[in-house]
Amino acid sequence: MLLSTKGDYGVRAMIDLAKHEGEGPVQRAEIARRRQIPEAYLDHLLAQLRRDGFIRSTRGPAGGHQLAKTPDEICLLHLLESLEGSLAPMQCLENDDPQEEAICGQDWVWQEIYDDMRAKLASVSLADLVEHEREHERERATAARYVI
Amino acid sequence: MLLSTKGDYGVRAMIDLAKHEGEGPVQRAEIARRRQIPEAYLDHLLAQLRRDGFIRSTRGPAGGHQLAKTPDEICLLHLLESLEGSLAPMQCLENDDPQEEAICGQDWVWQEIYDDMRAKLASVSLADLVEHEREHERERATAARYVI
DNA sequence: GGTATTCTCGACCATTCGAGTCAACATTGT
DNA sequence: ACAATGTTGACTCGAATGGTCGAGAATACC
Ligand code: FES
Ligand code: FES
Repeated sequence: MLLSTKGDYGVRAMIDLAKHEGEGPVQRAEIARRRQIPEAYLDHLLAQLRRDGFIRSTRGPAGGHQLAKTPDEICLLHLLESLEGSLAPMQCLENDDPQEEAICGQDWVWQEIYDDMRAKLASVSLADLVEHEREHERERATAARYVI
Repeated sequence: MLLSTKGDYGVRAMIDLAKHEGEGPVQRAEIARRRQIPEAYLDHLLAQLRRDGFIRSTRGPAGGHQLAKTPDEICLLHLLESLEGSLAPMQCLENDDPQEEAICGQDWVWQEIYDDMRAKLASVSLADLVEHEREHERERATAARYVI
């Protein structure tokens, strides 16, 4: 498994924040409920996202979390790298730790896959994710109408 | 990390076998030495590869392991899936375990990445890996000649 | 038949990582 | 003052990783 729950949950949370942009701070509890994330665990993810400047948090009553940038300025690659640390599919690609070629001989394949993956992740913004989700909702709504 | 040492070591071993195809059985100890794999650990990987029909093994003096198919009939995808079990980058892609779309909303990105990855892995055969390695060796030999 | 060589299989083990939980504390609106 | 909310670090518990080990089985060779 390349991604742990951190990446998944963290992105879910960011999608939620993006969806409620401009409505003031969103509380931890709300995010956790809507996105099915253990509340106490979500804390750590939000902390990480704050450290890396993706969100701002305010304490006290009516406090909560909100995006620190606009959704189209945030790409999936940076988000996930913040949450997961590194997305390298193999140890040896983590930094540049080139093995003796004679010993392994498959690094090049994984380097290509890694590059493609990063490119794709970099091309998807939080705004895209929200847009996709909204579209999905519309589809479901239409389908429901047909059933009725 | 998507791949554990199993995948890496296992593929290394297969490359080694492919490189010495037609020279009779290759011993565990030789593979382990050349490819820097703990000998006792390699056992388990070879066992798995045998179970899935990639290699044949013979016991007794002058025994060892050899490919059960030609190198161009073996692709990286099948190899790694045998060694690692599943290459799904996220839990939810492991089978078809579709989450409520409203909860997560990013599955589609990873589905695309997963598909691309599998396609690429399926397109690389053991023969390709050996060819790449040989080419690398030739380059190094040429470079060495210049130094002299 | 005996012995050396090699693979085979399962049990065992240590360490790390994943996924949380919890409690104490800081901040702020009313 | 007090209640709501976020912040932090310590802690836990189970699973996965990355091995090791030893008994046994097959086989070539003398
Ligand atoms: S050491 Fe990098 S792929 Fe094997
Ligand atoms: S549940 Fe599949 S990506 Fe979040």
